[in-house]
This record gives sequence, structure tokens and C-alpha cells, in this order.
Amino acid sequence: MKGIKRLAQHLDISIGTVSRALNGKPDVNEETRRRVLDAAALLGYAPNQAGRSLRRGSTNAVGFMIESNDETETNSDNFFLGVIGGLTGALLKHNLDLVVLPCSVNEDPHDYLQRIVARRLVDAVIISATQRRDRRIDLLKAARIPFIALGRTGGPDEHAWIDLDFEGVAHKAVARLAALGHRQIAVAIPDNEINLGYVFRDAFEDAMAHHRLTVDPSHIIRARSSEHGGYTIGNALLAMEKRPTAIVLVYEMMAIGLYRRLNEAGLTPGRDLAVVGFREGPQSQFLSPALTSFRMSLRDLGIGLAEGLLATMPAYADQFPQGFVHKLWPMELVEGESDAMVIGR
Amino acid sequence: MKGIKRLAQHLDISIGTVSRALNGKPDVNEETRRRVLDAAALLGYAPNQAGRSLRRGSTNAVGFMIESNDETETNSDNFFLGVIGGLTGALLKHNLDLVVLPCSVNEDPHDYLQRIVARRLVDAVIISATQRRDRRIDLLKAARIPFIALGRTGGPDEHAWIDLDFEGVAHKAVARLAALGHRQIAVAIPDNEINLGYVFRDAFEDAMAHHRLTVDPSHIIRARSSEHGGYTIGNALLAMEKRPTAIVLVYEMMAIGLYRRLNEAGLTPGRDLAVVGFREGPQSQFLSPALTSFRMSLRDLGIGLAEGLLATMPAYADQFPQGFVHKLWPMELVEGESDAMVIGR
DNA sequence: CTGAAAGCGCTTACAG
DNA sequence: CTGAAAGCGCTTACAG
Repeated sequence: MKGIKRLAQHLDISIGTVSRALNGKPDVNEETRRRVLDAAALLGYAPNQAGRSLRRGSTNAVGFMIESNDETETNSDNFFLGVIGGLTGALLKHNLDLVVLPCSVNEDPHDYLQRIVARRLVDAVIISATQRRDRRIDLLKAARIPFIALGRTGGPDEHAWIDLDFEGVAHKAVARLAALGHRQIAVAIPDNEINLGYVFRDAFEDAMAHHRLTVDPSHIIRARSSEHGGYTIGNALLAMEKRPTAIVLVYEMMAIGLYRRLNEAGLTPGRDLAVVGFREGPQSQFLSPALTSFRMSLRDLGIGLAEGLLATMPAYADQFPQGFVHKLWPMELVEGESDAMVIGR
Repeated sequence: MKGIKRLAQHLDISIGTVSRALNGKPDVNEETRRRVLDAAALLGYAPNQAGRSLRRGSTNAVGFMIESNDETETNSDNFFLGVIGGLTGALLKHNLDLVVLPCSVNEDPHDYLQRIVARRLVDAVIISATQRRDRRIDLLKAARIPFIALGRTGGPDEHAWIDLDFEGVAHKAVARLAALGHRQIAVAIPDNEINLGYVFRDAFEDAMAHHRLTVDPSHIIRARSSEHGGYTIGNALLAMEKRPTAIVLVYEMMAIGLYRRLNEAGLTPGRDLAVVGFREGPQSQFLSPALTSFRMSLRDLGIGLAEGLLATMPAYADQFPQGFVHKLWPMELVEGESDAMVIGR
């Protein structure tokens, strides 16, 4: 004998009453409820999730799909853990569990998600690393699974998403550099199909145009989103006949490799080349020179995602009536020393 | 109509036969099996996990519990993602899913795990961030849930665990520094209750004794496991009247903050103070000077954990007959420039 | 306020 | 080789 039957037998009442007491139904004698709750705590009872899910038709769990490929494995910083912290906290308030679903590098992300969805492992999903054209969106829509995307796609916006404000970052970075006298500004973007590279490039070109600056095509540098990618960017810059005086990085860790390469060439970031990083990390201020970058709260982003997701779940939509969230997450410039140089006229 | 019933109706056979065909039971006509498999693929059918779990009494899922506290959120870098990559791959071969279970900072890890276990959310568990005395071990033993710990505890070893070879790291680091002439060597350990701090300190003292070097108590420096912690270590070192000539860090990211603090004081790592980091990360070789550190494969560690866990699961024990794994994961020294100095006699 | 019963979607011994 | 039926642990309308 186990589970709710054992608890009921122990208390000598029916399993129905135990269940109602545990689930806070109103039609239970308060004395009975107290006895049930006490016994449950004593015996460490928690309802079997499979039994409950099967009966209720929902799992009480939200899935956060992450892809662990070589690039994220070797290079990703603390981004996901921070977001997860915010997510768990916000979902816990609504008695929802977060389970992180890591898609193996050996499996196609679309197939993986399809399996998860068909098996009804979770009630709702957060996807990340959105591609420009992301078939997972169609899959989730067809299956009518509530979801939110961390990252835009190139397609229509008939779903909830939150993305970092690449436009704002590009504009603030270019405005700052332009004010310091820079006219030849380069940008580093990732060399993969993740949508953010396209978004950031467009935003950068738009910002440059706004300041009546022209973008030299060779100044748009594709590299891996990693420290090593930063080093190769350094190589590319050093090999240029017409070297830019500033560069905006799409990934802050690139700064480490770029600093190294510049140092090897006897050049100093912030004196010989202005460097603006992307997201402020725990390292930004401890690098030499400290990296100018953009601040945001990962925890708040997690909370935002949770709320945006809840808004798409029928059971919670009345508490979060915002509909499909389309949000650019603001990022605030933090001055460092890495672009502390003025270009003479 | 949905699920297996719909599939059976579509094929005009019984759900029992559909189930047997899908699950590879031998007593099914091959023609029938093919039809079932084709239809399942066509309709995107995958068995409802709650129904299956309830009937089978197992979930086919393994949980990896991680704690997302302020420290790990801001500082634990790519460690977990790398391990997760190895885990998913190794478990996928046995048709087991990995779900990552992040314990909210608002919840007690023991209570969280108890809930997960009582609800039978997963068949087996990997725990990390082991405390010196970790009640989760008792909980899992009492519930008879197969598990493996990533990290030792201070208690008896009647369970499977894998831990990094702190002893090996301490010995190799001290041996190398001693050979370069260092006699005053400091060590940085974390300022929390995670067991690894105790283990590393003991290993360091043992290594020092082995080389007949004495450890100045003030040279055992407790700090946060972060870049910022490295900076405070720099402060502590600079304030000492009898400054050590070398330091061994328990967390490689501390090097960033320490480098910064030394630079501010006009000192150069590798010339004025030898620095040995812990785990080689993607940044180690791109720092200036490159950080001497220890190499290991996160992916292989994940695979090792998966195999150690499978050995504790009755259904897989015959394939992995190693019993309770107790393993120190080897780490190989990678020479950098951060300790490239020789102390005169 | 409580109990008895149905049924969620599966798998599997059993009968044929 | 296939079908009918039981039952995994819950929740919830329904009857009393």
C-alpha cells in the first residue's frame, strides 16, 4: 500500500476526502483537513505526479528548452542560470515547477521538442536560441501548447517573445562612439544562423546611418561567439589596411580574446582601439581596461519570461491579461575604460 | 479521441496491439508493426508520459538537481552546461531523458528534493554542490532512489560519487611552484559551506607538508568564488607585511579580479606573483598572462556521471556492474604564463 | 461533510 | 498473433 491509499488508510477515511483536503477544496471539515495535512507532513506524502497529471490532464510543469551545442557548452557564461533563477521564483508563486530540457547535440531541436510536446511532459514551453526561421514555432502553435520565445524570429509575430534590445544597444554604442569622434566603427557578429546576428547587424547599420556614418563592408566581422572568436577578430583588425578606430562586440566574452590579441601586438584597448562589449558580466569591471558594456538583470528577464508565458496559459490568463508579449528588454550603458579615447579631428 | 486510442482507431486494431508494436514486443506480426510505426510517425504520436509512467511505475527520466543561488547565478560559468552535454548524450543511448531541476533560491534544497522524490518526478537523481554534511543523501537513501553525487561529502561513502581531483591539483600546483623556488605559497578557498573548500584546503596543506613547506595561516584566504572574490584576494595580499610569492586559486575566475587588482598596484602576475588557476576555461589562454590551470573534459565528466548513475539503477546494473562509483576526476596541468617566474635562492 | 465510483492513457498478463 | 480487461495513483462529479 502506498501513496494516497496508505495515507487514507492511516487516517481511516476515504481517499476522496484526503485528496479534497490536500487540494484545499472548501467542502472539507476543518478538523479533518488539519488531520490530513498533519499526517501528510509526517509521512512525507506528496501526490504522485503521474497519477495527478493523468487525471488532471496537465503536469503543473513548465519546460525551458536549451540547446547544448559545442558553442554554448564551451562558451556560454552565466546567462541561463541567471534567467532560470528568475523563472523558478516567479513560477513557484503559481505552484508551477520549472524543468530545464537540454536538447542533446546529437538530436535535432525540432524533433526533440516534438517528442517532448507529444508526450505531454510539460504544460508550457520557453524556447531559446531562436533561428531566423524557426520551425519549432509552427510545431508549438499546431499543438496548441502555450509558449514564449526568448529571442525574435524573422517571421510574423503571432506568438509571445522577449528579446534583448539589440537596437538600443547598437544605437547607444554608436552614438557614444560617434560623440567621441569615431567615424570608422566595426561590428562583430556571430557566424551562425541564430537570429540575433541578423538583428544586431541591421540595428548597427541603422545606427550608423542615423549618424551619417558609412559602414565599410570589411568592418562587419563574423566570428565565433567566444573568447577565441575575439582573438580572431583581433587578427582580422590587425590585418586591415584601413583599420577602424572602434568596434562594437555582440558578445562580451569576445573582449577577452580581443584584448589578448591587441596586447600581443603592443596595442592597448581604450587607447589604440575603442572596444564596446555587449552584456555586462561579472568580469566586465575587473578586466583591464574595464569593459564598457550594457547592464540588464537576468533575474528580471526570467521573471518577465515567466509572466509572458503565464499570459499565454488559459489557466492564468485572467491574472496576466497582457496577451502576447512582444518586448525588447532594455539594456543600460555602463561606462568602462575600454573606449576612453577621443579621436582628433 | 486522442492518444493511443486514436491511433488504434485509425488503424482499426486494438490499443493493446498498438502498444506492443510500438514497444518492440516480439509477439507482433511484422506487417502490423510496420503499419503501426508508420501511422505513429505520420500522426506524430508519442505515448503520453503520465499514462506510461503511472502504468510502468517509472518515468524514464533522470533529474539533475542544480542550485541556483546568487553565487552560482553570477559566477558559475559553463561548468554545468558542459556536464549536461555529456549527460544527455550518454543517457540518450539508454532512452533516458535528462531533466534539469533548478532549486529556487527561495526554497530549501532538502525540501525541494523531498518534494521531487515524493512525487516520483524522476527515476534517479544527480545532485551537485554537496555540503560537508548533506541531508539529501539520507533522504535519497531512505527513499531508495538511485543517485550519484557530483562532489564528495564529509560523511561515509555508502553511495556513488564523482568529484574533481582536488588532491591532484593541489599536489601538482605545489610541486610546480616549489620546483620554481617558491616557499611562501597562499591558497584561495571559497567562503561557503560547500565541501570542496574543505577538501581543497586539506589537500593543499598536505601537499605543502609533503614539500616540507609551512603554511602561514594568513595565507589561507577565504573569498567568494567569483571575479570579485579574486579582487578581494588581491586586496588581502597587498595588505600583508609578509606577502607570499605564489597563490593557488580554487576557482579560475578569481584570476580575473586578482589580475585587475595587481595591475592597479603596478604588479604583474607571473612576474611579481605566481598565480595558478583551477580549471582551464575558454578564457585561460586568452588572459594576459595566460593562466596556468588544469584541464579536464566536462563532457567526459557528464558521461562518467551518467554511467555511475546507471550502475546504481536496477534496470541497468547488469550493463554497468561497477557498483558504487567513487572516483576522483583527473585534471591535467596546462602551463600558462601566470606562474612563469623563478624565485632566487 | 464524506464515500463510492468513474476514468485520465497507458502496459501487460491472460485468454483465445 | 490479437483482443479484452485490469489496474497504476490520482481527482472530481455525484449521491447521500
